[in-house]
Amino acid sequence: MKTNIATKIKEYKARGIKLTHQRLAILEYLDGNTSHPSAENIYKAVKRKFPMMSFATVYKTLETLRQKGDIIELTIDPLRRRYDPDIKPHHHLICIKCKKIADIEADLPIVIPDEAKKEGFEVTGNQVEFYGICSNCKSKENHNH
Amino acid sequence: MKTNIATKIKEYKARGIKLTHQRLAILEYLDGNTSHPSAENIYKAVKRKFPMMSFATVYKTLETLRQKGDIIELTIDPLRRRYDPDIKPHHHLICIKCKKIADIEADLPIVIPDEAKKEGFEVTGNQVEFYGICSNCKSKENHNH
DNA sequence: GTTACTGCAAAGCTTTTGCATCCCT
DNA sequence: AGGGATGCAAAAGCTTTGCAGTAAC
Repeated sequence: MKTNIATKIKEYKARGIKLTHQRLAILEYLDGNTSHPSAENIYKAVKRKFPMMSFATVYKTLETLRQKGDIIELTIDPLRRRYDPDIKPHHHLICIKCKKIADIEADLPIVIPDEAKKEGFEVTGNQVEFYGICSNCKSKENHNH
Repeated sequence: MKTNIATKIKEYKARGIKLTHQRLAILEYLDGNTSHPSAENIYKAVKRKFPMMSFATVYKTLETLRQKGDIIELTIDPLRRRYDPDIKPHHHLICIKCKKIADIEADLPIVIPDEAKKEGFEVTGNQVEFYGICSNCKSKENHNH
């Protein structure tokens, strides 16, 4: 869901964070984005609007946004880090064929296992990854048979 | 749980996989290992026994083992890949303070969300990450108050 | 005018690769 | 003996960092 960028700008100013064109372009690209982009995806997309944009700025901005709690870093891709502007706890469907990652917004009833309690581990959150085959890859499979 | 290395050797030979000293050392180190070691962890540990061991061999062996289905690659650490000889589906407790990762062997009752069915996504597996604070870090916290 | 951000290039890590040599089978 | 594995070093990705110049406030 897209949020109002103007609102975001006010919030940032109130927090003493400078809003440069580059940052606004990154914020705009990420706003409501459910594609779990990597730093490179973001860099390429934003460079179209701001050809002077550098990779370092992308990384530094992502780190700033992460520290502010505006985005989360996903560790679901073994090759690179991906970013998600959806900071609400949510789960993922990962296609083992095409590697596409989709969100699951549903609030799943996750049971905290006895092992955690036994070990004195205080669970504060959870994240489920569902592996499988997306409808797209499934129909491709059928074509080959 | 440790498996019989001798049995593994027979299996490997039967599959036409050469068993070098290096591979045996890696297999031995991984057998029953629940520390989710990175390639570097493995390299350092095995180098103690085989000082001639190279990093490339570690990576190549890990890739071979992964292809054979003897280990799984974990994507739960944003900084590096980690490996797990426990190929049974299982879940993880991740301490957000010390980053330690513990296994949960329990079979959790995971509900396949309606969103997956709606999208025609065929779920074949799942993996839950529980985030929180381990007992060790919790007691340290209390000391500081 | 300050302060913080940008862009560049260099460096730092992790992982992969090419190739000559070695050693399991 | 043959073929795959090893070790080295170089390269390839991804990410971070230092610093001078620049833009936001």
